[in-house]
Amino acid sequence: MKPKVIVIVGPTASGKTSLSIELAKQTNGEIISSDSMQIYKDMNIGSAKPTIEEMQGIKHYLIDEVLPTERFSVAEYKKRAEKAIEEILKKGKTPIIVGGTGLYVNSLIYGIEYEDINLDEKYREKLMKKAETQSGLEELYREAQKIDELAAQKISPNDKKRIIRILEIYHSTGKTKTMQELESRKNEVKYDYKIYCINMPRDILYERINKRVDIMIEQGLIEEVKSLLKKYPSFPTAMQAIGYKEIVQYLNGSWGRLEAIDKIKQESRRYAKRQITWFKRIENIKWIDGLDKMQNNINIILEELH
RNA sequence: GGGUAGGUGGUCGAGUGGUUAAUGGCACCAGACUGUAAAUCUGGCCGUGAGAGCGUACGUUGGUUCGAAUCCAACCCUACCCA
Repeated sequence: MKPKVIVIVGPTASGKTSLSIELAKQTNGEIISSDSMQIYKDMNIGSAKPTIEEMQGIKHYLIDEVLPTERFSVAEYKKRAEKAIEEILKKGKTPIIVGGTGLYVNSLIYGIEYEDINLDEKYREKLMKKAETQSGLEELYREAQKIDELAAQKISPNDKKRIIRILEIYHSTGKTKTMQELESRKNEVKYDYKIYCINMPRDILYERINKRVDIMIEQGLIEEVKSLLKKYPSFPTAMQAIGYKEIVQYLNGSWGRLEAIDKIKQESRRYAKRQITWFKRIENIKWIDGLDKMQNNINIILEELH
């Protein structure tokens, strides 16, 4: 029998953190984050990272793992997360995956294998530059079609990142994306994932998001961004984070303070919507009501654990 | 009180007699998603209908015209300037 692993997902501000910590306490569990931004050091307030007090002594993995100057990836995430799962299981404890990054969650629950390849940054830059013009992008798309007709068909001719990816994979492995994806799903999934998504009516969720952004500002998000900018020279991916990029706009004078704050709220709401769309597609996912009493939800999860 | 500019769909903003339910952007809704993913991309978006269509819409009322968001008149409102 495969070991059970609990997975808690849900849109931002749905209450994943508090539920998961309480759950960990009741199941002798430890938490593995599946959040693409909480993994970065020094990005605390804006990524809604749990504080030491909030953690209540529950061990958390994959939080504060990498510097904002580093480039992170799903492949790297998958590797580290599985290592953490093993470590927790070895202790006889329950692994609990918690986070809102659907891509990262999928890498685990579908057991996707990523081969070891290095990113050719120069090549990517070259492609990115070319993709800046409409004609350049069209040309890249045509190249992608030649290499991997099927993969190109599935994406839009405007989808820069995915067009580049098709070319990149071929460039560094000689394989097509389609081929690589087929190989990535060969192995059987090693764990028995029990997946739950916290949800609630959209309007209530949006209110919670708005309120949380205000709290982040009160807690000093602006200061946090300032010191980040001072401390690190570059941010290959970390500055994509909602709440950070907007404050940067404010600090460099492009936006007013209120404008930036409203933008953070709006982007967060839109993000939550995309997250929900993602989670709807996960088969075997169980939806739990974020407005219900926490203990009721925990009981639902506990029941399935035995 | 006088002058000027203007009032367009949830919002911003094009459109100045017919091919206009009305370009765009944004919001919103729905969707996609395998190495940057809090990223990137796609579709829908007045109502009704499966659809052709029908109904209702460009401040209000009335007029000109075969035909008006577009022209005219009066009125209401907004912004700025003068008093």
